[in-house]
Order: sequence, then C-alpha cells, then structure tokens
Amino acid sequence: MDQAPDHPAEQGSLLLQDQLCFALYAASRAVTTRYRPLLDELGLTYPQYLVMLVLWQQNGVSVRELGTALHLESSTLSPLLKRLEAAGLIRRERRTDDERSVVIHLTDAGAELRTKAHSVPLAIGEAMALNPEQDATAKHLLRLLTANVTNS
Amino acid sequence: MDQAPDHPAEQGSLLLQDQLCFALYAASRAVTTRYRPLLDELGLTYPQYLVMLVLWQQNGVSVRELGTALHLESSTLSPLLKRLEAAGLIRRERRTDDERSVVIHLTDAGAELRTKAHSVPLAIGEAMALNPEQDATAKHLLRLLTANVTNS
DNA sequence: CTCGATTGAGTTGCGCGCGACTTAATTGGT
DNA sequence: ACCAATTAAGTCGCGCGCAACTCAATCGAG
Repeated sequence: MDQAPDHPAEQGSLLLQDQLCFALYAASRAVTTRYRPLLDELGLTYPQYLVMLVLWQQNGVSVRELGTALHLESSTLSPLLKRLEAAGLIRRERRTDDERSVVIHLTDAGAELRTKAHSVPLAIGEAMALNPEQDATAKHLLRLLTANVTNS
Repeated sequence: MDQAPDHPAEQGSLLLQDQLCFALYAASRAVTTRYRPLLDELGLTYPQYLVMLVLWQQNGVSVRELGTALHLESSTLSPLLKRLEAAGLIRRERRTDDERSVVIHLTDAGAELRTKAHSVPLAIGEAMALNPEQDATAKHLLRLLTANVTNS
C-alpha cells in the first residue's frame, strides 16, 4: 500500500527503466523511425521493406513461407501484399498444384527497386554505430531471447 | 543486375537473416506476444501496462512527461489514456497553473492493480531466460543502439 | 503591453499486428 | 471412396504508432 516508490532495482521490479522489455520496445521503434525517411524514398513502409528483402533473396514465395520468414500472420500479410500489388511491385498467383496456396512474384519494377535499396542497410548500419562485435552480440542475444520467449 | 542472390554476409547485405534490425523487430513482437496472456488477466494491453508502470512509479504525471518516459507522441497517448480512463484506472485533470497541461492520476482501482501486476515481471524474466550478465549486456546494447539511432 | 512564436494536448488518416473468424482446398484415416 | 480434420489465405475489429494537423494557453522579444 506504499504510494511513494523507492524500490531497489532487483529482478522483477516494476521500475520501467530497469526492464529489458522496455529497452527492446524503445529500440525497435527508434530503429523503425530511423528507417522511415530512407524507405520513403522507395515508397515502402518498414514491414513492406522486409517483405521485399525476402523476395529479392528468393523470388516466388508463398504467403505461408513469407509468414514463417517474418513471423507474421496471414491477417497481417494479406492486406500488406495487396498494397504492394497495388503499388505495382509484386504479382500474386494461385499455385496450380495446390489452389489454396498463393505465390508472390516480383514485377520488373519490384526487382528494379533492389538497386535503389542497396544503400539502405549501409546507412542504417552507420546510424546504429555498433562495432562488429557489439552487432554480433546483439543479434545473438536477441535471437536467443526470441527463441526462449517463443517456446515457453 | 544479378537476380540470383548468393551474397556473403558482409556489412550492408540485403539478406534478412543477417540484419540486426530484423532480429530486433522479431524479438520485440515475440516479447509482446509473451506478455499478452499475462496482461489479459489485468485487462491491459502492453503499451497500457507501460503507462501504468510509470504511474505506479510516480503518480500525477503529465501527458508530456509520459511521452518523454515512453518515447511516445501525444497522438498515441491521448486515445490510450482515454481508454484507461474509460476502464476506471486513471483520472485526468487540467493543471490549474498551466491550463495546457493534463495531469494523470491513478484511481483506487488503478493503484490496486499494482498488486496483481507484481508477478508479471517475474514471469517474463523467467520466460526470457537470460542470465543476469546477458540481461545487462542486452539492456546496455539496446540503450546504446537507441541513443545512436535517435541522434543521427 | 502586445502579438508572433512556442508549447501541450488532442484529432484524423493510414498502416501495421494479431485474435477470432470464414471459406475453400487438400489430406488422411477407415 | 468418403468425409472429418487440417491447412492456406483472407476478412473483420480493435489498439497501437506516427505524421500532419488543429486549437487553446503560455511565453517572450521589442
């Protein structure tokens, strides 16, 4: 019932500043915000850019495979892909051997956008300003965290 | 102009799996998803929970101060606070000495919710399953990253 | 004291992100 | 061969999250 809070920074405290989850939440939004002006040049949002990354890597991917790669539900991807199609960057085709499945292909415009996107990761890497070791450590810990939290 | 992608994992590659930004994006959503069932018990969303954390820490905070603490705009906070008010957890009052400012106070129900919330950070910490050193390293790197990316 | 600039809160529009659901196609056990 | 269960994609509702904007209150230079 104490209203005046002066807790120590122990494990499981309710202090915002102590919490990893908040650092994660803040960092993720800060990075997305940093991307925005760069992606505006390409006419993409950040999730749309991630989809394009997958397609530039491997053209002709099903919605299901996209969802697996990006950890996104079809309820998120379907409208997003609709917008990419409307922007003329992708095509969607029903697979003939399994009519449930929809395969995404790049249009010429979508494939060409890759050239313009080439400078984006460099610019972001520069803005992040982590040295290679910090970058590797961060990726390692974030993947570990994701795996732990997902299967629990 | 190469369509077939077999790049090395150099700095600035367009490979999704190499990118720190994607690891960050995926981890943030995974953690939020892990919170959801716990916060459902409290009738809170994750951003609402963060607001309550701030208020439990220091009751009587202005919208502007909340925004600074959480790195959120008033356009995000105003509707969110409206919902917390509708849920009977907070009150909003215009400050008398500066009529522009709105101060947020916990209601009794809002203050009491703190008791039920006490187990949440523990459960999340357990699910994250990072040892204290990893936890500290992750927080350090994420704060560094946020700071770097914000002022660039 | 005045009035243009700044500040705090809020509204609007749009794109996620996901839970809950629907529909259609495929699978598999009997 | 059948049909119940599963699977893939999509729709709907709602809550963010932010840019662009409005409005009212306050500040501050002259």
